[in-house]
Amino acid sequence: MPMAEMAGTPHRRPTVYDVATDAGVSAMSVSRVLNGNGNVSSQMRRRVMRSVAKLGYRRNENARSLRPGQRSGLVGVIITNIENPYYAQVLLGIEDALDASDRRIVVGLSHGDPDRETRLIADFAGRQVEGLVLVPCGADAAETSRALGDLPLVLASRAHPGLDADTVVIDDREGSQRGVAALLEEGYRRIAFLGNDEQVSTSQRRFEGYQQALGAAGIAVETGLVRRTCRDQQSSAEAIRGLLATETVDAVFCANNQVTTGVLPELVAWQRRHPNRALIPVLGVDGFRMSSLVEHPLMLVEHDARALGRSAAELLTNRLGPKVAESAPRVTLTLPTVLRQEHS
Amino acid sequence: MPMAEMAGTPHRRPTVYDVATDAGVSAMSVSRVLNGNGNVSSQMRRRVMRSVAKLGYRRNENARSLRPGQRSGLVGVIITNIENPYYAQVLLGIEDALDASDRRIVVGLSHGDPDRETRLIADFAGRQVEGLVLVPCGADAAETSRALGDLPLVLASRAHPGLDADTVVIDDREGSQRGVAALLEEGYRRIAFLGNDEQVSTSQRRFEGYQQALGAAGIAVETGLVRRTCRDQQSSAEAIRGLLATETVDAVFCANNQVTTGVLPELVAWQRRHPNRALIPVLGVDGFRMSSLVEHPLMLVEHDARALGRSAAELLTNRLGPKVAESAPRVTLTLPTVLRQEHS
DNA sequence: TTGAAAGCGCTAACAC
DNA sequence: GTGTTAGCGCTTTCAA
Repeated sequence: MPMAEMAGTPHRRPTVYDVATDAGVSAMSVSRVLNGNGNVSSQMRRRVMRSVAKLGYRRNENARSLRPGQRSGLVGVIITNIENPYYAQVLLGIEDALDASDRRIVVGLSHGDPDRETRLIADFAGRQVEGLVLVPCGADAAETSRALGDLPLVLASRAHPGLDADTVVIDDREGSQRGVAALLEEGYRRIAFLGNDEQVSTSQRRFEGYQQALGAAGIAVETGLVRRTCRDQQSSAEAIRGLLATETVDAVFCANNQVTTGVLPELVAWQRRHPNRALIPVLGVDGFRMSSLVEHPLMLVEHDARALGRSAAELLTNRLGPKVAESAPRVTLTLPTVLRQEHS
Repeated sequence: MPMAEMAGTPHRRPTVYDVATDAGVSAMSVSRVLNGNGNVSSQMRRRVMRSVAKLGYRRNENARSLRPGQRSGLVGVIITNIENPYYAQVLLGIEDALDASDRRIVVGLSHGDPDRETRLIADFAGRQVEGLVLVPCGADAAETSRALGDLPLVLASRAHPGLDADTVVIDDREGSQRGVAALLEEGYRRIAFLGNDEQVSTSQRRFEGYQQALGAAGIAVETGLVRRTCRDQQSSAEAIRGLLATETVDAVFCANNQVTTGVLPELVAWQRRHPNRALIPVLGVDGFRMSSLVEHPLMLVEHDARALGRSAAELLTNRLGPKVAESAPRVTLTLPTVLRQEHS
């Protein structure tokens, strides 16, 4: 049984010196054994390991990373909202990729609050994270840079023009365009857009895809059919209610899965109340669990959130590695989307 | 512009000493100003803060926590699978509660692998986390204890009999019982159980609820109707396929949302292929997004995953606080469930 | 191959 | 109110 568990022992965890004393060697030898690099006799190794096990010793990674040149093995990840399974997937991908270099993740949730985001960045920097993966929520670039200092940064899912950082995004403009074009081909004309405001770059790109598809079909964007107030499921539900009450709608384009999942129940309920109106199909960006159970016409612009997280983490570890100069040109990865007819 | 950003500056972050030199004071004064406790003249405060801003100084939390008695401000959270929105909610609750004491989260995903869980615990301990919230996945209690050392532990969602730790669980045995009883009252007799094996305590309790409800109705558990091989959506889908192929089933009890979401599409598809069979209602434990869109008879035993996370974190911060003795008796919180008819 | 000393950044304890 | 000293746990010199 490790000493630490013995009753009455005062609460001080064993240090290299405790191990050294117990093994009758120097602290330095303990360090060498534990790191596996230096030349150590196999006999020394055995003695030290025995004491390590006996005392229940564990290296203090914080003290270790105090020495210059030592890595903390910690990476900060700031996402907006983990409730959204999309970001959970991103996190999963990040974890996946970082595990390869044996780094751990400190998570922060900005909840979409730029001030909170900035505070988290500063906090993480103080905790000596080696770098940061950020899903930005619209904080001022200058403030973000200040909080970052010299921390390597990778932006995931959303770009930020003002920030000089590696970025992974999906080609949602193109995906949106293809999706809307598909609706147009099926004969739908009055296609509504439901999304977040222009600040959110993803929403903006998806709106552009919408515009371009309409433009290519010679249709002007009708402002009455555009609602850019959808911040979550709640506001999306309100938006579709308002839309259905005031406009004639042929089809609905939902710019993200929060919007889709907010809109669908409302829309389905509305159609039940108006059984002789034609079905209003939904085009959504991002998949969601159980989408296959939806009985309403639904088409999805999907992509691999996990791969996005993985790519972001890989960009970061590259940047952290010895090979890439800190000043190497920034990279932007654009991942493709897939259009899928979920239900028709 | 902070010095650190100036071109050509060698990459050493400013320390208290740099700030002290710049401000013409001692390092101790800088420390005092930054901590806000000690008596410092307002003039000193101003001078220091000016230099801090000028140099872009940020306290090194790792070095700080090296001093005895200083907290690292880090809490480890190990969950099995973040893809499951249920655990994402738990994490959200934990983050919520920890934010109040300005602590951050290091996350680890065990992916249901006990060895990995043990390694993560040891890793986190080495990183000086103050405590741990763990969703255990069945690792040996002795090994877990060894890895933990003297780290305060809170178990969330699943109990672990061998571990001496505060625990938050939900009353899923009782909830399951009520749910199954409700099915029995509606006249269903051959009710299948789909869940994980006995190792997983939640699954076990839910199975007990199933047993008790059947027992109270004078019905014996039929082993042919019990499948305890459901580890994820995939295996759950396989289980229901096998069940439908070999048994007559009146209703299905799914012991968690992975099972429910794995079973539902299969079941719905099967019923479409057998239109003259009676509808087989599903009773599931845990809610899931979009459940309201399911058109299949569905009843859910739900609870507040976020509250569970919050409670777990609160138990931990209590244990960490100065008020509670380390040896204070362990607490087990049992949160209630709600039975909800989602679709009939 | 092993050990001794020095220092990473910070702050508690003790001067003044 | 402010400064000096020492040491938290570890590892990089450098010496043996």
